[in-house]
Amino acid sequence: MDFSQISEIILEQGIKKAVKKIMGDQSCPDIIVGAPRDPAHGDLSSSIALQLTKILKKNPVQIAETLKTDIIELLDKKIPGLIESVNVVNPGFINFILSKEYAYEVLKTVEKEGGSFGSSKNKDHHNIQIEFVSANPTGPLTVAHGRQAAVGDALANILKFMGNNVTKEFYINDEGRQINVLGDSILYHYLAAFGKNGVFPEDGYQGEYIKGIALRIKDEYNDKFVKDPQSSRDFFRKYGADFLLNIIKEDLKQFKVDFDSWFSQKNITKSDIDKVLSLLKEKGYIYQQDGALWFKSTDFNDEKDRVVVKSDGQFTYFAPDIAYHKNKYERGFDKLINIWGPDHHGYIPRITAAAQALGHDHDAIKVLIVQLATIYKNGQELSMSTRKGEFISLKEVMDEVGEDVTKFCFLMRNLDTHLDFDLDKAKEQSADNPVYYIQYAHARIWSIHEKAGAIDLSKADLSLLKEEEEIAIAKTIGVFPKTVRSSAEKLEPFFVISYLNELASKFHNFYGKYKVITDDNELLKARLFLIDCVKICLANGLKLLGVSLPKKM
RNA sequence: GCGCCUGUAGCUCAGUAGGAUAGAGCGAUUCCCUCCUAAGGAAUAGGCCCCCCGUUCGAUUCGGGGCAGGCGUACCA
Repeated sequence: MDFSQISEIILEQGIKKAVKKIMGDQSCPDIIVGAPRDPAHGDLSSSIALQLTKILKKNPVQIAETLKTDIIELLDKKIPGLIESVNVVNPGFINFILSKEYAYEVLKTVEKEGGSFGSSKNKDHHNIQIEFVSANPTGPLTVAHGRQAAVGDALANILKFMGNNVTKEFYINDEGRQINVLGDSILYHYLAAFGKNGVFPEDGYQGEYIKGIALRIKDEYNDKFVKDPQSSRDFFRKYGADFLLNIIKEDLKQFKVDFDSWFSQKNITKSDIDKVLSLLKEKGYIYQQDGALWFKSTDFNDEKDRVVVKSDGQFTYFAPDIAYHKNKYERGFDKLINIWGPDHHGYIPRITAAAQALGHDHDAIKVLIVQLATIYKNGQELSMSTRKGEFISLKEVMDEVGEDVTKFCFLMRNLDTHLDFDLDKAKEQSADNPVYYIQYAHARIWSIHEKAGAIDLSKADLSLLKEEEEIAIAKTIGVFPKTVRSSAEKLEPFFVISYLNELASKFHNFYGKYKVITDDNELLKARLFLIDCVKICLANGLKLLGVSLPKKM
């Protein structure tokens, strides 16, 4: 049960009735009850009286006082005991303090629901496909992919927790120009290993790993391809792409991000593309100009129309992508989420337009842009280019600071802020890393549990929890379901992190001030019950983020 | 030129339904282990919320115009 939501709804309804009593049939603004920024102002607060001053032409404090009387009366009838007090404060806020009984109810719920606490049995759940990383198999995963992987995985967890069906998909771009360049780059190094001068492709891949792949081929096949390198190009392409895709899979495995589906570009055939183009043509969204075929994306707010078939008869990259997205909808997904890097943001109106042209709702596709992470090493910003082979791989970061820290660092900022990732700091001062703060709270709770031994908590008397800090912790736990819900709505995993930090902070504060293990056996039980709830909440939250939770540190 | 993102403490960032004295971590300065893990707690210092105009009873938040940084702007993928 989601107490935070219930209390708000009840308050909003209560206020609405009270407002109606004053206003009669006049239209009134939406009533919003939310947690005030400063917790000293109460658990929930409404500024409705301030909003009504202009309409009623009355002093806001006066209005608030009138409302207060009516609200108290209504609440007492509906949910006796939930609200401890209602206060009117200058310049006219109405503040509510939830009762201790409310806090105890929260704790009982957490203990009962355990691992599912905070989840939702949403009735109008969706069939969601979330596509992310989808890196070309032309090199190991970079830090940019890493952030996308962490975000996509966490979002998938959160959306599942909210009752949706979620499928995680990796789209494999294993054909096309990039792969040709990759194959030729490897071929060049292969020939060089035999002292032959090949042609290094323009824009070829320069990373050391390319040479490594060439040497592997040399070891496995010796000089088999030296005589006729031209007819071996396909082999080098396929070998390189397969090899690198495997590396990508291993990187993701180490990062503990798994996919439900690996979808190869090859599954989209030429006839699929032809079909979708003729479908769009029937609908009037395709026209010919300058020898090329154009998609009228301007009909759907794109800034210009886009070419789908070039004048030389070749498809642009966009054409198979339309077919791919049609394929996604055909597989029964009613909501698509794509996670891309900022270099693709110009592509959003185009793909959204295509989805709409195919008859889908504007909201049935959502593209999230995850901003880059700038890596600092030795105090210097590192430039990122897969082509030049100058990049920090995800694996490098994981090996240096660990998977959990890496994931956490990627998630701890808003998606749309550029993230600074200081390798030296994460490495050398790993103890100062924020993820440890939360993990440490969890470890401390385990430690107390161990020391206390096995105690039956089923008859714990929660009313012994009287300290301000204890009630504050319980109330904070009560906000968890709401936090996850808004995290899912806004598609921002960061909300969960920020919440967990707050809860951990409240726990550490309590830990420093009070002892759980005391001679008072009844109090011990009550406090064990409380910290058990903290533990459940931390565990549920970190699980959503895909970060592990140690019992000992 | 146009589009997207960003601009809040020395640094990295919260503040995503317009509200009350603008917050956290790191860094700095103090305290706190006879005590369930000090990877912690308590406290102090540190701010023209980039600038200007507008909407509003009220703007860090919304709108317009600037300035600065990053990215994008192909019949590339």
